[in-house]
Amino acid sequence: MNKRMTIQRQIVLDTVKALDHPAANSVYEEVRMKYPHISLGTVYRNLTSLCDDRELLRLTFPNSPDRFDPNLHPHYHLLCRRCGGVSDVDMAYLSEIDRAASEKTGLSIEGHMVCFFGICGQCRDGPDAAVQ
Amino acid sequence: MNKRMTIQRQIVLDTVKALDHPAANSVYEEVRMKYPHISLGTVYRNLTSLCDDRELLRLTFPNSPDRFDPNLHPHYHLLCRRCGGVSDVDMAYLSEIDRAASEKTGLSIEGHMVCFFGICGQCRDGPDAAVQ
DNA sequence: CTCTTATTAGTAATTACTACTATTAAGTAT
DNA sequence: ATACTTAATAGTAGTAATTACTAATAAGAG
Repeated sequence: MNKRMTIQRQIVLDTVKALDHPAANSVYEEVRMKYPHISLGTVYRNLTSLCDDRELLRLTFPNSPDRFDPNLHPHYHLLCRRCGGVSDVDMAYLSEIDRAASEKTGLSIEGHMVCFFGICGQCRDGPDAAVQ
Repeated sequence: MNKRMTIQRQIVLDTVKALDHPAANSVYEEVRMKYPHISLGTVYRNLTSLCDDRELLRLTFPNSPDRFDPNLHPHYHLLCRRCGGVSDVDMAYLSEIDRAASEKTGLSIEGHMVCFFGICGQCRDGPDAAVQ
């Protein structure tokens, strides 16, 4: 039951690191540039495996396929309503709210995620910035 | 382009209110009890339309179909890792973090969502509560 | 009561992802 | 090095959630 370091697994990991919060399909497209006969299933399987092994984080957003993030440090994201892209939000992690919510509600809360909605820097400063 | 109040739309709305954060499929199953020949597409279309008209909120969670919530008051949710269900988390809304994150990052942040992970009350207190 | 067209039921298609299976190759043991 | 075990792959098929299409229906205005 030992895990094997395959070329495919390494390329998938490197590609997630090279891209910016890519979805599985973007990883697949990019990987195929260097390794054309890779299978889409192999990309999905390795992404899931890398998440299981805590080498990647899986990010879920409304109306969007899952994204993958090599930054394991707890942090939050912005989903851009114009381009649909994901950016890091560099603010302090709200490490106290799990305990606060647990105590307030009596529920067993183990973690949380925050997703911000708005316009990303690229869209705000880009060529069509005036188009709101 | 006026909107029409159809029986289907009314039943879909009533059913979301009667259930607890249902997914589209649960709404469909429940609606069919009273209105057997309704189409799944009609349920999906009305759910989306009701969200567009601010009569419902659409909730997105990792590894889970979208849920619908008639409670329009801003609030947070817990996704139970045991049963997969969604519960309300009755804690204060963090209305200040949008502005805080905007100022810190310079991004245009318009809103946010928080999803807590853990074990819901029913699972913790239920018959299999001891199973971790 | 008629007319316009939004909405529906039913079906087909799409998107994102998972499962299956024969073949390949990673890593261990000879 | 070479053989061996089996995890992982490529390729394909299948599934879940959701959207799109179209002829028929019915909501609501006139």
